[in-house]
Amino acid sequence: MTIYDISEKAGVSIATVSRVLNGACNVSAQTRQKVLSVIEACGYTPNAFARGLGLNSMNTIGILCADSSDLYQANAVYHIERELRQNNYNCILCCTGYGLEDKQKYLNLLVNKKVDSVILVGSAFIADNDAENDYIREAAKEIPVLLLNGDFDCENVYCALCDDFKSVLQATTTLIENGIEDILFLYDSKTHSALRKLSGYQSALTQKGLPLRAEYMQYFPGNHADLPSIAEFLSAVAPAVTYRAVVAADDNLAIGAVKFAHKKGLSIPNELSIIGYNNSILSTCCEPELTTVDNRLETLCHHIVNTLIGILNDNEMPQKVIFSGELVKRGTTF
Amino acid sequence: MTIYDISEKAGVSIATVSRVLNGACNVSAQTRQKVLSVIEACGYTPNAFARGLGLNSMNTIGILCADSSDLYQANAVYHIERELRQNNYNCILCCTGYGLEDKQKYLNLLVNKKVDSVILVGSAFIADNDAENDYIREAAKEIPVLLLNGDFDCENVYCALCDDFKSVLQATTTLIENGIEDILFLYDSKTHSALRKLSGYQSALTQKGLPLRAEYMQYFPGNHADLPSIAEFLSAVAPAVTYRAVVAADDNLAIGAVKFAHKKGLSIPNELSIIGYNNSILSTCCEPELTTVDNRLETLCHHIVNTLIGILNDNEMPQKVIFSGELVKRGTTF
DNA sequence: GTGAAAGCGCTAACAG
DNA sequence: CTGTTAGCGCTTTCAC
Repeated sequence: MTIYDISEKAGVSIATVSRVLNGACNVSAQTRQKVLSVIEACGYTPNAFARGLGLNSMNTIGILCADSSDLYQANAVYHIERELRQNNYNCILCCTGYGLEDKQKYLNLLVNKKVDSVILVGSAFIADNDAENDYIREAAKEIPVLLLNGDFDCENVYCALCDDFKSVLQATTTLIENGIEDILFLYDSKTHSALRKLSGYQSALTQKGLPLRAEYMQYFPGNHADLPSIAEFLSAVAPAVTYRAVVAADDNLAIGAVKFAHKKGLSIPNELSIIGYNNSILSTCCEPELTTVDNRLETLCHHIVNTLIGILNDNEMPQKVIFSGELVKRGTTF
Repeated sequence: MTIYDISEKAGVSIATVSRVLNGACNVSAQTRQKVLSVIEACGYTPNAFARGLGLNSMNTIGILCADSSDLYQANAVYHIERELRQNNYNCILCCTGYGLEDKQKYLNLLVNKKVDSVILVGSAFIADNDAENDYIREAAKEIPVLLLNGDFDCENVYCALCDDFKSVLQATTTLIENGIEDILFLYDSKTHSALRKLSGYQSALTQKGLPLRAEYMQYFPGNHADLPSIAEFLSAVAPAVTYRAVVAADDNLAIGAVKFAHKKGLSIPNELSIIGYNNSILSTCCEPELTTVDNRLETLCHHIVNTLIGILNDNEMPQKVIFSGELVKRGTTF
């Protein structure tokens, strides 16, 4: 069933059918009606590939994320997909893992698949070593590249991010102002975003005249989905460093701290205060529930899709937008 | 940059270029080399739409799920996407929500987008009222439909599922054999899968000669991502029914039960035993950690993609495969 | 308001 | 082993 069949049955040319299909105005109401009824009767739907070939677009956006089973990324994908679909775009999802080569490979793949644009989810796609960002520059020459929670200055690249520095600065400051000075910062990746959080922690201490001590900034090298192993990690570092609070770079790590406290019989928040990050579902699953930073994921997703639609409609759009996180107080802090 | 440009620069015909591109064997090593070097030099990549139009395929699989932010579905999407990509397929993700009309609409949309096949994730796509499954039958006339954890008998539909009935039967039986007779079954959806779990619970009681009591089978009508509300729900039903164990249809609900126990000061598992379902990350985030049913998600995903690849290569494949779940004992039971 | 016809870039059957 | 050519199904000028 092609446009030719329809045109024949309706007694018009294929051009007219095409016009009806695309809602062009220069078709008489009568002809339109006739064509529509034939289309309806035949249950005809246009071939998407042929359409794509002619228009050089299939209304498809690529979503790249390192690991869609990660809570943060999964939620981001969810919100982005939903918003895109509401705007009549589909999305192709591609999980790359964290290796540079794979990220490159799959970004390329999407560009070659002729997606209209790509959204890179999470800060893992931007490297500190700028040479490793060339693959993004290349892609941006072809199509708009949108970064969710990534910061990168480049033509045709647009960023939406949460101010991780400020959020952690505030969270840490809150603890200090509650009289807690020995604060452990726990992180598990060295992305730009993670390092910004670390900076926030450091600035808070410095602003309050407290010393920066390397052993109070612990990098957890394991898999943050393995919650018990985080607790074990903390147990291992415990003898060397004594602290009364943990500021974690994500909720998973914070849960690990909660588990650690349980194991050691430490009372939360009396003996140990804990602050997580992301306000994910994990933050309400433990006892007491996590105080955590809400980093506005849904807002960011909404914004980034809006930006994308704007770009695709040739509107002028801001290259970078920054939102502020918010500390959600629950049971692991005073 | 098209195949014509390449053919011209390489001094061969477009057919030859096409052959080289597709790895056909009937090209002399010399010609192939020349063509490849021109392609390389020009950085040429074939146009995917034109390819799709000719072959009527873009090596793309549609994934439909109701809610990709749900832990189970998110993990399923992750595993499926990864396996597909390893087999050189891309996937288009589409989250439908739980309404019939939207499920229909988006399945149609994917079929019209000419995906090579669709995978429906989760049991939400099959309704008990068989008339509501017609949209799947329609789709199956066009392309193979794969069901992850869905049970549906129809030509060109393939299922991979975990035996939820047996898993819950076993879990419940274990409790009874530990001397616990007052067991609450908690569920939050009425999909086929959920009802199979309910059956499993009922059979366990019946087999042990225990009575079935309606008030011991509680349907939680809220959003299972809202953990605190599950605990509240349990508090609300508590005065009417006394129980010493909860068997939950997913880990979220089980976490709700853990929270409830904390609120009431019940000791786990002494005064309240709890069994979850899915072996998700939630099962290790609480204290004590959840005893839960591992329903073999990764295995199912692996299997379903294998089946799909088989079908697409015209191999004969089994229409239905059933795996058994496994009870993972942790701290919420003896 | 409508139709004819020229692409879009590739694949594959056929001929040599 | 290589080239010619006819599609694939649609969009879009350009005439009428």
